[in-house]
Amino acid sequence: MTTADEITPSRLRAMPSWLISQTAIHAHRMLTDALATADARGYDYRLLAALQEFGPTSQATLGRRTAVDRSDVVATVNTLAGRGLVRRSPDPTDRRRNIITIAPAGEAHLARLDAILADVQDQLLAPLSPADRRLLITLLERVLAHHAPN
Amino acid sequence: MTTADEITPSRLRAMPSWLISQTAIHAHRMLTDALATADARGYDYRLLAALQEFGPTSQATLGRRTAVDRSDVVATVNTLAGRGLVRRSPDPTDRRRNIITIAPAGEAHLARLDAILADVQDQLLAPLSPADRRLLITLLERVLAHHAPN
DNA sequence: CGAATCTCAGACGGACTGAAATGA
DNA sequence: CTCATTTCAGTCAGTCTGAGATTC
Repeated sequence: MTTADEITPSRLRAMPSWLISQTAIHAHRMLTDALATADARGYDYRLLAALQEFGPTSQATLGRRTAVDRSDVVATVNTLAGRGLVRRSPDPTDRRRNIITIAPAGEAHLARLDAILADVQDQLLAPLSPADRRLLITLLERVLAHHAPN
Repeated sequence: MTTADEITPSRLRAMPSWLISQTAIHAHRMLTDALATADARGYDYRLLAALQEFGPTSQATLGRRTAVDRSDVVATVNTLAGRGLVRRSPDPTDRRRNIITIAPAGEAHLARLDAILADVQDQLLAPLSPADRRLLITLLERVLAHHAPN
């Protein structure tokens, strides 16, 4: 009250994991809100992007590529298929699998989401120059490569 | 299977919000696991750090400073007080408030958590040189300052 | 046989809201 | 009266585990 309540402890401020987590919270909020304006969720975008880039894929592979849990892939594909954005068909060569294919309406939807998300990235990195943005991306890629063998 | 399942779509790979979120997930896991070895949670550390840096504080202020929800502050202070790490006492000048004070045992606990978390930061940023670590921190601070008026 | 896939049901912690009680 | 604080109750979305049925 007399002193400012909102000062973050210096121990936290100085901690890289704190900075990363707080930034991720803001990014997630911006991304979720922006996607909501197009009736989409984060999972929708991830699955559609993977399907367009790699072509028809089984649900299990889809989940591995996008870091979406197998249960959530099921639920997301259900809603996407219900809206005509993807098709689900049995794999003739392996009857355990469903092959998911992106539909034309899904590609159009994905294009709209791409534009929305490009905007979010721009807002998120607004205070950084183009060179600093590249720098941040490179540093994060190096950290991530060390922890996630991709 | 013939092709690698774990390739992340390039659209995601190139997205700063994706890099930040994935890095935050790894950091959160490392931090949670490391704190668990000392019977602690993330909230415990945040509250103890704020109490030691700023001295005795009301619960509401504590929550504002550490970005912990008021409800979660109540629950966390309950467990910390139960373990003798903090004391809860009424504020004589404002009887709505509880003043939370860190106890000697709490300071000792905090010191142990500090060592654990320093280790986590080091593992997290392992692939970066000291100069690159400073760079990453500065860039994140600038992004964060723009979105969180602190 | 062991291993992978799809699916459902539910657990689980984190973030949050509403409302009541108290008192400035 | 309005506002802040503490507390409890409960919601809510996101993440993940277990188990079962099926197929390789």
